[in-house]
Amino acid sequence: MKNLPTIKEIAKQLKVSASTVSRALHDHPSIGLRTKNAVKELAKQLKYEPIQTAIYFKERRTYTIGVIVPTLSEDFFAKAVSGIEQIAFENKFSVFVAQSHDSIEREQQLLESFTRRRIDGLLVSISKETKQVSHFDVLKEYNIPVVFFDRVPNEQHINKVTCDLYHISIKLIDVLYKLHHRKIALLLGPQSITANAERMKGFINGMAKKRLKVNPAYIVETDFSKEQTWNAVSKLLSQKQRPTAIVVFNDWVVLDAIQFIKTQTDLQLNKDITFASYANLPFCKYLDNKPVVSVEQFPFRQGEEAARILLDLIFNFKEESVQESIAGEIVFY
Amino acid sequence: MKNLPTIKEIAKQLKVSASTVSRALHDHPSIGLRTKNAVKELAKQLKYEPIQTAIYFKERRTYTIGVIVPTLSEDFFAKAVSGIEQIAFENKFSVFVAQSHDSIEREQQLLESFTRRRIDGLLVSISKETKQVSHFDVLKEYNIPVVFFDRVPNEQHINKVTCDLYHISIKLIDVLYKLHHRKIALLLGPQSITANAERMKGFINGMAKKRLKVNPAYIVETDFSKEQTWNAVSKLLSQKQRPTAIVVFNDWVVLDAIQFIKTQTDLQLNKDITFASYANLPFCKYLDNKPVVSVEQFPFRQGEEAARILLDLIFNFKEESVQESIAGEIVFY
DNA sequence: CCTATCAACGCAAACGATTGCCATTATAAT
DNA sequence: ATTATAATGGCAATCGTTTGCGTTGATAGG
Repeated sequence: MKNLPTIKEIAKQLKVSASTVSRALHDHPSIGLRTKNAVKELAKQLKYEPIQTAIYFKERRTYTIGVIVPTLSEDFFAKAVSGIEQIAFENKFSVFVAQSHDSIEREQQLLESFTRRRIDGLLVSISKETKQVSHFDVLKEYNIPVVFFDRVPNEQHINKVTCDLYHISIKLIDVLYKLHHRKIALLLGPQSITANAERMKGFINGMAKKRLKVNPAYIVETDFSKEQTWNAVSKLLSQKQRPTAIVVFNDWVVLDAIQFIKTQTDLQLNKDITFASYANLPFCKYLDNKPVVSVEQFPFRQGEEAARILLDLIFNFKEESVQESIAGEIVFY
Repeated sequence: MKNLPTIKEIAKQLKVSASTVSRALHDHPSIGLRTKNAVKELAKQLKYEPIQTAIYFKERRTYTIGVIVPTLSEDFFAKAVSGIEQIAFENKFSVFVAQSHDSIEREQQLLESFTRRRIDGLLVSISKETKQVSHFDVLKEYNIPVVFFDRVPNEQHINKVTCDLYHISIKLIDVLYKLHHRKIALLLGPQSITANAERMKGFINGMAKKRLKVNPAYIVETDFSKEQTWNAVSKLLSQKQRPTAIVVFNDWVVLDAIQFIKTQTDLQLNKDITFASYANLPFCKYLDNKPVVSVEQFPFRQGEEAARILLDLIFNFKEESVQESIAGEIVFY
């Protein structure tokens, strides 16, 4: 097997020293033109590329960031990673991606792996299982900054980017109110998700602002399974005072909810019962009985923003934590 | 700023040599128990993690693979990367992801970046612009194996994993035939995509096997824009002999096609005109007027398989090229 | 008391690239 | 011819880790 292209290899073939080769490639003034050209030509011929890992020792930077998301199969996270990669690329950084699959154990293993690779910074959407974030402390020993996004832990002194679900939820109620809805119900996801509380707080406050009473029986939950969603919707519709609108955790849940209405009831969608939801998945506009409104959370933009903040932390080491939120947007279908 | 945890740091604090620390951490027999315990304890306390980049010099492996896809925003590629990451994780490899955004120039930049990082192997779905793959030759100089998947170049001596669209397309015609369709049209994507030809060959052969004539005017194209898709469908429907079924490039195109039928014509979906397509996107089952059948291409499985092949190439360097194809599957809605 | 044996650990080189400092030329000025 | 000076490029150290080999000190056998 032939020798790999290295500075030493070039040096050997040209019978000069490695330092000369290095300087020639960097256009250092103390290298003669003939030598410089010879080096550059051979470098091109051998397709020489400097090895980043050796450069790390000098610069103390790997120009690498890590990303941990629960899964890449979910459109939201894939788009967020897409935004992250875009910003990273523009800044000549490479991106390690990994999936926690909502397992805290795997999250820990990934943290160890990334630490060994001395990433310059980390972006995380935490797993459902993750209630506390002490396992992220390893990173502090290595001065590796972390920015949480979307699924963020409920702590104070951390960097995070989220969608401001609280205010947009209030606005969502406002929109439904203007569409003459008064009896509004809420279909939440599992309690462990922080964003759940945001939605609920916004819902309650939004209702209060319109002087609408919040019926506790109007707030139900699902673990995202079709069964629980169907149950939850069924429970809502069996109230004496049937709600006219239901705010649903996200578009996937709303799909099951709509299917329930269509197959299990005689209710007319968008007449007897109206859905609003979060996510704005790209196919929604193709649905026949779509939710009236949805909250766009801009995953791509969230990814971009989180990456920008991280790069800022990497280059200008600060102590204070950055907590930014992207404004959501109401989308009418 | 405090010192980073390194072997040297541990050695200094314990007043032993770096080699002793290294051996202690690796349970080398020639290290005394007291020393060993002291080292291990301090290592834990400092949260020491060996740095991969230094280990590279010894092992000549980065335990890293690179992935280049056109975009992560597309469900198919996101799922493929998900499968890749899964296999990589199981084998203690990390994954660099990057998007070419269908630009050959960016593809080249990414190749250079990955080469500098000395990835152990590369997985690629090439950009639409990529007609020839000579820019991948850099990798050969560094003995970095490449496996192409899904969007593969049209060459012989390369490793690739694709979905066998040829045979499944024949089967698709068979299915439509059994549903009593005789006048079947084909709506393709842009010619530059290799998978396009596969679909067409399968279509033509499938029709031949049923002794159906292939009307050249029945084969149209779109660049995936809504306008071109609408035009193409419109053109098909304006034939004297209107087709009763249209095989469409993928589910996204079919969405626009269906919308065209619903908004621009009086035709009854799945009665006057029936769609078949490729992809099996997860939301299709929620559509009211869905295509009857779709070809599932198993992106996750393709990613897994490509990653497995790549790891095999990394560990058992072979010269012959591996060309595998995953069987597609017809999904009835 | 001398030497063989062995446990326990240090030294130094290597991996690839960079860089301050020094050494060797060649050229020009005197 | 001699010296000054610029042009050119080599030496060695550094980064963190591993590993062959050598060294130290102690214990035991003779």
